Amino acid sequence: MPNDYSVWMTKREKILHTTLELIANQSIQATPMSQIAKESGVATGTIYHHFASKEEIVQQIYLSTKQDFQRIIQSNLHPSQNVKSQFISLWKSIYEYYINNPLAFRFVQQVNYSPYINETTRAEAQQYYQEVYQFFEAGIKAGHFVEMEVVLIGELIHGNISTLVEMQLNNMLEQPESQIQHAIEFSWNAIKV
Amino acid sequence: MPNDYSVWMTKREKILHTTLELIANQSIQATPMSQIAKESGVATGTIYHHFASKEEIVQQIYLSTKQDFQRIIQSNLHPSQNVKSQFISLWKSIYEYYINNPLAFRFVQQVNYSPYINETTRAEAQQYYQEVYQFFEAGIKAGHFVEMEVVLIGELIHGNISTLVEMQLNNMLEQPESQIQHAIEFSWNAIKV
Amino acid sequence: MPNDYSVWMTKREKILHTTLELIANQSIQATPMSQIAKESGVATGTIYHHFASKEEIVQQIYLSTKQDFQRIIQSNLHPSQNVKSQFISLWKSIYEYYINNPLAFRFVQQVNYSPYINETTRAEAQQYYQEVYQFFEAGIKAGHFVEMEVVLIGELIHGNISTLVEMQLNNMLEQPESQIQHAIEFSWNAIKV
Amino acid sequence: MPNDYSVWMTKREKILHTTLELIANQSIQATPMSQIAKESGVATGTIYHHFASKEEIVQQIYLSTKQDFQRIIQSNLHPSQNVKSQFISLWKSIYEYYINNPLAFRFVQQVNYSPYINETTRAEAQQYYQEVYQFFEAGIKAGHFVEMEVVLIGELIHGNISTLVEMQLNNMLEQPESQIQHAIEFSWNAIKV
DNA sequence: TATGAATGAGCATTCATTCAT
DNA sequence: AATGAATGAATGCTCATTCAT
Repeated sequence: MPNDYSVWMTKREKILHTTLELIANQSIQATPMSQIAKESGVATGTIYHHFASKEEIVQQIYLSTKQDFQRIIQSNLHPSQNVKSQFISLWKSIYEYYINNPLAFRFVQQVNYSPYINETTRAEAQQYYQEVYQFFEAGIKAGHFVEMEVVLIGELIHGNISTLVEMQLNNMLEQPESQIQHAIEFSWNAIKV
Repeated sequence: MPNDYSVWMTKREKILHTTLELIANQSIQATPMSQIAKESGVATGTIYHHFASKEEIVQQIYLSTKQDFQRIIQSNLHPSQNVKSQFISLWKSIYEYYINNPLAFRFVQQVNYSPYINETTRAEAQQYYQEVYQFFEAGIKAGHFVEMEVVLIGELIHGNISTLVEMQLNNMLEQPESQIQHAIEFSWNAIKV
Repeated sequence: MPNDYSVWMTKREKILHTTLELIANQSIQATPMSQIAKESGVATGTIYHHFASKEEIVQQIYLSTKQDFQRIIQSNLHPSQNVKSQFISLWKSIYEYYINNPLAFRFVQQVNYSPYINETTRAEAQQYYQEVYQFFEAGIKAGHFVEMEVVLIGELIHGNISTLVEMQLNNMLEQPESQIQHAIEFSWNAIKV
Repeated sequence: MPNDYSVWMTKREKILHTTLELIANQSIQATPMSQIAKESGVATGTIYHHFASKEEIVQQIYLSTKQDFQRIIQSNLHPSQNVKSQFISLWKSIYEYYINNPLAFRFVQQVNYSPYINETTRAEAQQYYQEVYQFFEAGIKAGHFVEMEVVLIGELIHGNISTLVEMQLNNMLEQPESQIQHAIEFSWNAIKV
């Protein structure tokens, strides 16, 4: 059945929206084009009028999710604040983006290392992390953070956040607020000098 | 073509072995029963003689991988040593298990949150972590570790290790030895008091 | 991409021209309306403004090809010349028409006995052969040709020419000029008294 | 509905038989695998158990038709007879093979220059004609036939036969026996010295 | 135990045609 | 006259599973 906001969207948008939802909830392989069509309120042929293949839909969603992600990061790095505040603000904003966009989180987790995302697309997405790396680079030079490869720091911290999101979405956190604080401390202690 | 050690294994073992290999290298969905049969040197019907379904094969592999995992942990917790040594030994042994068994690592990553592993199976696997939780519990009580829920610690540390393995398997580590040391320090600093 | 002479043609002509080209080179079934539209520089809807269906386009091309064919025949029957000269001139002119219009040749070969050409259309096209039949009729009466049903003669001779064209277009003729002479002799000997 | 002799054939044979029938009567493109399955009394999957693709079925039929053809030729070249008798016997036997196997005739006509038959398959089929070429070669050397490339003779004579078969199958021959005699004379006169 | 032929629902994609603008 | 978004039935093919031997 076509979903609620459908009246406001173009068919192209409806297809993207529906596909994100379906893939996030039931995996790519369990999401046939016929279901995307039905739930988008569109004929199968119409999908192929807008996208060359299932793969292309997935890539489009992937890239626009990464763009959203970058926007979050950019608006949460405030160089005027002290380093710890910036770090916490960054950590929380990424966490909250994922929690508020669980579909995007599950979608990216699922699709990230799948053959649906080719090297080119993945590389295109990588550029969005540059600013975070610069933040860590500066922090190390200023003596705030331990000396470590910034990509390594980035992956480890991002892994911490993902762990928390995964636990939260799987209802493994009994007092979320408290445990999030603990996790932030975990990350901060891990890299602070 | 049937793989090398096939002479030594029962058909049941061949099927499990081949399936692990195929799923790790090419994903569950890209691994049809017909291919499992062919590469196991077995007829399709034979597979169904030993296993009720594709799902059951996956579950069997999942559980035996988790058992291997537990064996590693058990043989690497030496209460006589000091806490940091134990922690590092544990961290490294898990890391090395994954690096030496990349098929198992990829398999578990892929299958972990898929519909192939139902709640019952997942719960069954959880018991294998009890000893690690006890290690952290004791460490917190003795004032070595920060006060945090042990499951949270467990997931975060395990996440750190997985991040490193993932990077290593994707050739993202230029000087692996040095970066592994950094990552261990990262994990230790994150929880030490 | 729209083809070269497109500036000089009406959209209707462009569609016919493009369709002939595409069908000759890649078969009817491999020629979707969408491709005809694209290569004609026209919208799909526009095609249906000019033609009722794909079938109608094919029929139009078929009939106009047959008309061209008749024009060739008419201008190559010169009753003043002796019979053998006329025969050779006719044979060569048909051969050359096909060689110079390989698209038309391939198109007709392909479409001739297909369901795209119905009985009515085929009958309509038959009329164009009347003059050739009259030529053979007269030749038989004058004792130049063996006594045979003229339609049979017509089909056999036309078959000879088509065989040569087919061989030429498939590069099966090493010294074309010489072999064409042989083929003409073949046809002439076959019917001369 | 499954056809009549189905009880006597293996599924593989039924599929080949049905496909020949369908393609001969309605063209390859108008013959979906689903129809082949239904009329063979077999599931679609079963077809793919025996053949890799639609193309492979077509190729198998093509090759076995060509083999039948060769068998006919071999059993109708009797070097002890005089040349004209041999020629007529050959001509008639090919003609009769086509008339008695109209499905094979239509099938080959349709498939011969289609992309379903690749160069390799076509070349494989060519070898079957060697004996005919030898017959013409010998006839030329002995002064019975005009000097012409044997492949050219072969194609032209075969074209004559095909023309007759085509006319017969399309009910264009009013007194078939008489016209066949005429056509044989046509072919003989065309090459005799 | 073991085999592998057989099944048929399901999938991604195509394409002639329609129709609102 | 012209456009091109939209349609949906149809296609070739896949694959987990069954079952007679």
